[in-house]
Amino acid sequence: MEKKAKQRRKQILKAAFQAAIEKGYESVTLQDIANYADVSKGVTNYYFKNKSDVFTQLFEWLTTRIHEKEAASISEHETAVKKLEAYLNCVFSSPEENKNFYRVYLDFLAQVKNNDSYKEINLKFYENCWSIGRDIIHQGLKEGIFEVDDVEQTSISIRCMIDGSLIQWLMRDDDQLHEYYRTNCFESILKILQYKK
Amino acid sequence: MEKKAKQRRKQILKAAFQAAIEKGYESVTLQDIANYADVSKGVTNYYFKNKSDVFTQLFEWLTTRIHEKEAASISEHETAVKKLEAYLNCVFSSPEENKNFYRVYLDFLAQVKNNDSYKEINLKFYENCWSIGRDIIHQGLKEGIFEVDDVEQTSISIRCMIDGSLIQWLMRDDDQLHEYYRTNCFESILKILQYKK
DNA sequence: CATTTTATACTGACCGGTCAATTTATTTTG
DNA sequence: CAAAATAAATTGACCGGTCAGTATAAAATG
Repeated sequence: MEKKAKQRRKQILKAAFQAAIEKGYESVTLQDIANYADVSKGVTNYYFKNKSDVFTQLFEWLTTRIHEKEAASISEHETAVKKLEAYLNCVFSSPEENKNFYRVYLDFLAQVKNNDSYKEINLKFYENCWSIGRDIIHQGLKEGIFEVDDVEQTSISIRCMIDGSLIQWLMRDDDQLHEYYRTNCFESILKILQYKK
Repeated sequence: MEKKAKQRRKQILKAAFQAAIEKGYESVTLQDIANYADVSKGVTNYYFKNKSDVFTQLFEWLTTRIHEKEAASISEHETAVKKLEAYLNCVFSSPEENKNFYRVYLDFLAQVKNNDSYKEINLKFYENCWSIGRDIIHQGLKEGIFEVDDVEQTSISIRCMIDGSLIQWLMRDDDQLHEYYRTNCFESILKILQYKK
């Protein structure tokens, strides 16, 4: 009963995500969500307060899932450079998966200014990102391979570099450049960390 | 005659910009544009093919204007570091002006995936940005203060850093952080350029 | 059979674009 | 140069269509 409801909710969230990928956030209708979820139109309003409630929960779900994935991947490695590499391999997963997540994420970002819930969710996501950055920096400092004045500031810079790279790659919309932007991002971050072998 | 038409078009573009600042790209209606321009609803369709034509021209106008401003500001300085500083002072002008332009710009970016004209306009904008980066790098190399392997790649990284910083600042929506993100961006770029006094 | 869940039909609000009518500007003409 | 004719610009009512949300009916569940 309760379990089935949870399942339905996830099914609808996934449908909303798929619809957003293919139609773009703003033009997704309740009918689209129903179609992608293979249910009738009324169902969405039965399980969610309204459309914006669906998207708020979708945004939260997506950012949480991404962070968990990244954190898990990083914890599998020991050295700072390996961790950073794992981080970027998550962020730049595959061109397809990447495009899907990041296009929708960008749609959400564009809405942050009109929606305080989105703002809050994104801030939480940022904090998670910065935390990953900090961990990598601390590890590198312990290894004596990074030279960093201000850990907080540098972890912010890392995320700036990542977001900027992803957006630029996305806007150029060329799968071939995916690898290029990943390594470029990697090398630039190493310079920001003043990495020396 | 022809001049008056041009004036009207600009008036409508400005109104559309103002409407987008305050209401967000997607929710701007023809009526909004008319209200902000202080004309009646039919006027926009008289001077533009349709609504999307208005926004395409607005996007082009905004990005061109920004680049001209930046290029002009940079050419006023001689040394690489001064040029970079001038560049970032343009990019991070004032919190208010910044927010207005960049919020609307972000709206456009989110639409790029659905609109090839936007994609093309943004690519042109990127090329202008990279060109500014290249100029600064070449100047710094001539001065012997930067250490850069690949000029192209580095100019791309500079723009990544700038876009990432602006977006993160925008999302945190705290005017006090404006200065912080500017200097952080500046220092990170200097590290990417491996600047040494 | 009562409660929960799903399907369908409906409503009212809103929006982009059109267009006939009107106003304003420009040109022609006697 | 003034009146008439023409062209350009502006207005706002209106139409077709879409969509979120609701109401109601039907079906499934237990």
